Amino acid sequence: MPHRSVHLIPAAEGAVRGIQVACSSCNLRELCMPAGLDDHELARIEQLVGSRQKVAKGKPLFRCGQPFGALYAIRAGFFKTCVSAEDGREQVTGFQMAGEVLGLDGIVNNRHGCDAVALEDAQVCVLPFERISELSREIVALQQHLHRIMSREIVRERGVMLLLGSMRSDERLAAFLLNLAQRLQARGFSGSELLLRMTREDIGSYLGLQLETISRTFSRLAEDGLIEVHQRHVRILDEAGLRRLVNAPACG
Amino acid sequence: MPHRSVHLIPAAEGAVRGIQVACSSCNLRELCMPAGLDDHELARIEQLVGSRQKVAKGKPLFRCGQPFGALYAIRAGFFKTCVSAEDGREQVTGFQMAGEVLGLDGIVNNRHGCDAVALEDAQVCVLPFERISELSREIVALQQHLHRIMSREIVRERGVMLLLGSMRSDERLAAFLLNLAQRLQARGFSGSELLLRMTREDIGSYLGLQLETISRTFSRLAEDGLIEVHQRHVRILDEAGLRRLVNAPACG
DNA sequence: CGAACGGTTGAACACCATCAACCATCGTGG
DNA sequence: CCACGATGGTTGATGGTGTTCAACCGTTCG
Repeated sequence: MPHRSVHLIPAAEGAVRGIQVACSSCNLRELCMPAGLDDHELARIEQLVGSRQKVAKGKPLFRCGQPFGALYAIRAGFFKTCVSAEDGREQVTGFQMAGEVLGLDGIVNNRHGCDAVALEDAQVCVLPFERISELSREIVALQQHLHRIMSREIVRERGVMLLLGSMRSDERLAAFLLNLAQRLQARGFSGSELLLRMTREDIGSYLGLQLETISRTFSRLAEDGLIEVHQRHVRILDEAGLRRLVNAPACG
Repeated sequence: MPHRSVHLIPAAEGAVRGIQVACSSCNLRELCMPAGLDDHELARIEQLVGSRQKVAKGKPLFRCGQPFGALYAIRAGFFKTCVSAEDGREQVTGFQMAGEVLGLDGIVNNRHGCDAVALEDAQVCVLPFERISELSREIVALQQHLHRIMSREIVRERGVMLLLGSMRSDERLAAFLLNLAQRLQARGFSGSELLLRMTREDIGSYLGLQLETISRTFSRLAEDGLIEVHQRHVRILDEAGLRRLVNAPACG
């Protein structure tokens, strides 16, 4: 991941004011668009964006079972995705932030396979999938980009499986914090100063633990001097220490 | 899933004898090829298969970190995929059978992101990814097929996350058995008579449990009259009972 | 202000891991 | 051919980690 700083805030401000920013001048371009396009291709790709859509905090962008028609690129805000079982228990499958893509799981069955809920007021770019398919037949870079995004999601979920299958609570939470920090840093934010957008319950569901365990584990990591916790503000004091806890996969 | 019977055995026999069966006459076609192609398109798709490759039991088809160049369609045999952490612990991320595709996780980084190991003597069709990309720019059905395969893998892993995150040992094992039975049935095999190709340890790693727990849970399900177990032979006696245990996700 | 929500902490318990012994099966080589 | 070792599988005893239930605290918002 390149270390050039990507300033997220201006775009987000533009978003809430309803200003329509073209892809070519969107500062998330490096995250959700392929690199190395000529002007003509870039112009065509801008047609990709069908519309923009606001999602209020707590509201779903889409729900499990709804017909699938588009992917969504997050312009601003924070989402969680979750699946629920018949008996009501819920599993959070991921947290997504600006520049990431929602809806990939809907392609197989033409129906969304999970709920996507905004954890704060958010805005997304609607990318009609039919249009993505057409364009990616013509623009190789876009095709490649799409393939890589999907593959990346497969690899990400694989990492979560490793976490859920073989780590203990402190390792899971450490891995979660490091992942969050890394993604925020890639977007120009501090890599050690985190503001959690989700509840302890959400984190617990994601990590396969109860909310009480999350709370206790936060306290333990804080006691050990690895982090500092004040409600949803978390400061990473000893990144190396967290990393030692996790023992990340050998070939990521 | 259509219920027409797909006879797997003849192709497998052809495979071990080294007979080259064209895609158009391969009886796995419905599983790994898009439907509704005209003759011309079908002919072009046959060029997709770069070569065929045998993998002996216990040998890797590819290893984590190796350069990625192709997807692999399983013609015969049974595979497991697994990732390993630095400290040596291993997580099985899936079991794959004939008609399924291996290697999707390699696209992002141009390196394979897991190990794929044959659990019995196997044969795969090598599909150079560059060729897939080219062809899918021309043949819409193939493009769609590729997208759906990747999306399906995302959904599958999501299901495993639900399992690992919120189910108990007997629920996990029940879900595992039902899934296996359903996939075998889709290939024309019995949906109640299973021959497990993997060890208890493999199953345990996949389900996030220890091998002893797998063994005990098998015994418990057998005591309850839900299944019958003789080593690697498992017979499902009460599918509805297993299903009741699992409480499958609401909108699969 | 009070209710609702999110978060923390304590105590008891359940489930699964761990350690250990033993058994079954299979393939190999003396 | 049988003995042998290696691998895989079962079962028991014990303990640890995380769950569950519960009380309590802090913050936010109508």
